[in-house]
Formats: sequence, C-alpha cells, structure tokens
Amino acid sequence: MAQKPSIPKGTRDFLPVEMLNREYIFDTIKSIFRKYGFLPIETPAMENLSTLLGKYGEEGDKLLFKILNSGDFLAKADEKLLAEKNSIKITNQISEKGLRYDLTVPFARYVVQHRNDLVFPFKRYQIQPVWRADRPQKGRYREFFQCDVDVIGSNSLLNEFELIQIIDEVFNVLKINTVIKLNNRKILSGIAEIIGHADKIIDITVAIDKLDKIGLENVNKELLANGLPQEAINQLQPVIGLKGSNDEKITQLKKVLKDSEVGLKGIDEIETVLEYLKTSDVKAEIELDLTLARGLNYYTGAIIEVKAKDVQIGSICGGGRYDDLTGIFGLKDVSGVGVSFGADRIYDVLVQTNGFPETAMNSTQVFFVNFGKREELYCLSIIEKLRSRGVKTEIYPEPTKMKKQMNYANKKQIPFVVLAGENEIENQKVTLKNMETGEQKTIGVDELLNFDL
RNA sequence: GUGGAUGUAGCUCAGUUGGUUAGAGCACUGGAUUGUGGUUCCAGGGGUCGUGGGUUCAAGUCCCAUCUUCCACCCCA
Repeated sequence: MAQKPSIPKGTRDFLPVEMLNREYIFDTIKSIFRKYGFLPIETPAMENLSTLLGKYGEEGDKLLFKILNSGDFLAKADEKLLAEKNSIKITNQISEKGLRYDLTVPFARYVVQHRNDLVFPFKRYQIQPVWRADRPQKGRYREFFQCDVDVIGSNSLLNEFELIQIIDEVFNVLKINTVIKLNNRKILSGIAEIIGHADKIIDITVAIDKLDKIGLENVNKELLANGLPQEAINQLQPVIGLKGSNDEKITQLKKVLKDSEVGLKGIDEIETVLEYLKTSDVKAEIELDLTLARGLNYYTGAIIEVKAKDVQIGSICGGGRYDDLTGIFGLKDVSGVGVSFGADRIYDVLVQTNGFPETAMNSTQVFFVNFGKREELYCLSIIEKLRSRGVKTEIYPEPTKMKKQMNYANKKQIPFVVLAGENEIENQKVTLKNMETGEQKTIGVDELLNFDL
C-alpha cells in the first residue's frame, strides 16, 4: 500500500493558477524596484550557522532550521555532551549549516564578502524564500518568500523616503489600502535614557508594542514585572499614551526628550523624512507610531511597518535602518536601510479582497485538436507561424477522442480552438471555433494568422 | 515552546445512545453522442475512517498516546 504523500508542516504546494497570481505579485514588485535603480542578487538557501546565530535575538535562534552534518556526525560528537543530552551544546558539534531566516543578514554577509566588486551606495533587491521553525497559523508559514530592497553604504534619509515611495507605489498598483507606520529606534533609546534605564530598552519596546492588544494597565504590569521601578513607569506614561497628529506627537516628544541627545536625533530624523513626504504625492496614510518596536534587535534608526487596512493579517511589509550589521562580519561604519515585502501575506490579502487581475490568469490562446498523423503535420507549420507571432498556441499531443480534447481546452479556458481535418486540409483551410460563443467558421490559413485573437 | 479545537474517498462534508457490507455532492473514467466542450441522463472505479495502543461480544463512534491542520499566546513577513 502506497503511503499517503504529504509535505512538512507550514509548507505549501502551489497550483498553476496560484503561481500565475504569485508571479503577478513578484513581477509588480520587481518592476518597481528596478524603476528606483535596484539590482537583483541571490544568496544560497543555507548559510553557515555562525553567520545566522545571534543575529535575531534568543527567540530567533530557536526558530532557525539547522541542517545535520553529512556522514557519521554522531561519531565525531563529544561523548560527554551526548550523555548530557544538552541539545544546544550538541547542536554546535553535529550541525554547521542552517536555512536562512531572513534576507537581511545574508545580505550583510554578502556585502562584506564582495565589497570590492560592489558599487556603493549599493542598491539591491532579493526575492527568495526564507524558513522559520515557527508554529504555523493564519498568515504564518514555515517557508515563505520575502522581497527585500536595501540601500547599503549611505546614511542619507533620502533612502528612507525612497523606500516609502516604493512601498506606496507597490500597494497602489496592487490596490491594497495600507497604513505605513513609522518609528525611530533612537527615539525609543532616548526614552529609555530619560527615565534612566537604557538597559531596559528591549523590555520597554516589547511591552509598549502590546498596548493595542492588552491595554495600558497590563503594559504597566508587564513593565513592573520586568524590573522597571514604578517611578520610571510613571515617567513613561505620557509617551505610551501619546495621541494626535504626527506633528502633535512630535511636539510632545520634543518636550519629553529635551535632555536626550539620541532622542532628539531620532526626532530630527523622523521630521526630515516627514518633510520629504509632504512634498511628494505618496498616497498612503503615514502614522508615527511609538508602539512599533519590531523584534529584530539590529535596527538603529528608522523603523517601518505596513499594515493592510481592509484585512487583518499582521504586517505585510517591514524594515528599518541598521547602522552596523556588517560590523559583525568585519566591515565597520557601513549603514544600510531596507524593507521586506511579505509576498505570501500579500497574496492572502489579495485573495480576500479579490484583487487579482484577470490577465494574471491568461494561458494558451489557441488550441489545435489532434486528428491524427497527417493532420498533425498540416497543423504543426501553422502552429509554428502563430507562435512566431507571439500567440500562445498548443496542440493536443495525442489523437484521442474529440470530446476529451475539447474538454481539455474548455478546462484550460482556452478561448479559441482550431479544427483541421480531411476537409480543411483539402481546401487549405482551418475551422476556428470561439469557445465562449460556440460560433465557428472555416477560414484560410492566412486569415487565421492575421485573426485578432 | 504553552494552551484549545480538529482529522471519514482527490476535494467539501454526512454517519443516530457503540451494532450487519461506511454514504452524498464535486472531481475522475466509460457510455448516451465514431468531427464538437461548457447543460442533461446512465453506469463505473476509488476508503488501512490520520497513526499506534487500549476498553468491549462488537469501535468511524468511548479512553490514552502521537502526528497533521486550524485558533490563541510568545514572536513575526
């Protein structure tokens, strides 16, 4: 008995219809990236674990897929560690490779390794799958595609602005209503500094991030539980509950952060970006959102996140600035900024909003019924001519029953069928049938070639 | 990693307080129709009831374990 086939948890197969729709998303994104001067690169699915570990925080390390070494890996492992059953320590000995967790860290590695071959500021895009050993749920997969755009080797805030323009353009073309949320890590650092707990910055941002979900009271409870004194929590209140327009928020923040150099720098950065935006025709709603922390701990400046307004699915695009990601690989003082589009979530959004254009579906335009050897030969030269004119054409590979062939054409939603049997060959003609209306007429071969399909 | 729900044909699901040979729709194959699809009618193939154990005279149905999928938490695209 054959075993039932299946695929690993959190992974998916894609049908042709789904692939056409996915490619529509990739093509849209790609063409916009190109328009802004970004060029494609690729990196391997697996990286050395030393490249990946420690870059995504403790939580991230747990979510890395690790690849067992080849050969008799256990024979080389330390007997004592094996006996201890210490999974983390033993992993170092039996696994040296892992699947990439995102595209940003491999990109940093790539930049350091190829620094002499690249033109800086280097603008690249990269569309490849990444893997996370997370528990799958709605909009969350273990294998999914990211579409990254990054500029590395430039501190200019013009880059942040251009990325927002790209985001706006992508979602306008895809017809997805979005809110683009902005924040700046320096502002968060400033806040932590002001209340005298710069070391607690991660705890503070994680807790603030939950404001919408668990409410102010629980946020404060969590902060207290994380060892933040009541006094500092009190100081935080005006920041957590910040309201109003972006300008109003900034005015208030300036007061709170007046003694923090980093904090003011962060505000200045955000003001500059907002200024650029005011002169542009970016359509999406831009919201300064201090609760936006993002887990990745390598961000140092701008933080960007995009949410779909009409569909509840988490963020569909996110990113930020990282000042020293290449530093860990030995290249100092190279700042980069980039965002990542979550193609799979964007797909899910478009499914719900019915946002795929019909043209994404188009496949074969003309189908030739196969009547047998002699008829095949007659058709093949016509097919060649049609294809050379760019018409998507196919012939059924076997002379089976007509019902079966017509059925095939019908299921593939092919709009035109050509029938060429004995009668047609004798008169050097073909019969062209419109599958939608059912009409058919016998015409000359030249007329078919020039037919407006 | 924690908690909850779920699993019956390729797909969507029905299956009574445990009781004979587990059903339907869609899909598939053949026929009505040997050069005409999408409609209709007829016939047919397809099931270790997720997997492994247990209770029972008897388990798709009850119990335990395990896996899958989904949902929430953690975290995130």
